[in-house]
Amino acid sequence: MCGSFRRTARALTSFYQEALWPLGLRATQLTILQALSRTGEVSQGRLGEILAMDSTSLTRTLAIMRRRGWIAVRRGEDQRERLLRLSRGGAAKLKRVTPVWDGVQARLRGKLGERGWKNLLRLTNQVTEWTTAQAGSL
Amino acid sequence: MCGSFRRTARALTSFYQEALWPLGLRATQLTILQALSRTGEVSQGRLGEILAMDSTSLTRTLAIMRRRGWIAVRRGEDQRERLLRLSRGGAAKLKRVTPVWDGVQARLRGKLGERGWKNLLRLTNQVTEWTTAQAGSL
DNA sequence: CCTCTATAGATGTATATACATCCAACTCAG
DNA sequence: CTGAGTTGGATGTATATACATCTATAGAGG
Repeated sequence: MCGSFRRTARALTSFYQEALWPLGLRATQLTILQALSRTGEVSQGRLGEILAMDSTSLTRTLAIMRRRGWIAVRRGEDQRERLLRLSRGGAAKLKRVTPVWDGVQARLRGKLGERGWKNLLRLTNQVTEWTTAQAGSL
Repeated sequence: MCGSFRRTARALTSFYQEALWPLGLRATQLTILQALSRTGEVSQGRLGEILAMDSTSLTRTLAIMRRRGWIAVRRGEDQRERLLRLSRGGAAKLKRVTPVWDGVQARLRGKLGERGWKNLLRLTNQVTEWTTAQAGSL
């Protein structure tokens, strides 16, 4: 199952990314833009939880995105925290990229059908939640 | 969907890998051992197709696994090809690791239930096949 | 046989991702 | 307030992964 998911993630990334390539944006980066757009300002640690990603791994990707002017960072009340939000440029980038992304997604969705699509989303999210909850419980 | 799959792949990898960590084996590497065990000797390019992975990306991982003595490589009749197979050590490693891996898998399978499990495998493979077939067709 | 083109991998470079470890800032017991 | 332990990220290091480009080998014509 793990191998199957990793394989599909690779195939799917390459499928979406083919359309995104000319826009100079990676799948991970778009995911982060989308997440920030939904949540508003969040700490790096919290963003890591949302994405089920090690928060220190985010440090590198966020550095890239900051260099490109897509996200803004400031210290929180707790001075250890980094609070992240979309910058104006990031919001613009997201707006420009979204239709392209949605177009690719629609093709896949059409292929899978509504039932399969929803099923798949539900099951993947269920797996994420459960495995995340199990972490460290051995 | 892409983000969802990538997120689940991370969560799932970390879930399986927690058990595998003491055995000094990564998820990708185990996947390769399993694939070679099923297929017998294959070329690097063919292995890439099977795993939906760029065959040149395999070069690096295979180098690591060769260093550890898990796989053996020889030239094919076509001198450009690299034919890969499990070495004796690789087969032994796979045998040792499999029960641990299966144990983790059984926990997840129990949680999802037979129906959800099969559904998920079927859907993910369907997505892999379709997106792979679409590659470059834009 | 010789050249042209196509293909299998190797290598360069960039991003993605994880764990271990480190530092700074926070918390809380005393 | 102060020292001990905790927590949020930053940094070091290793693997995973992709695309562009390069090299060597195949194969097709002439």
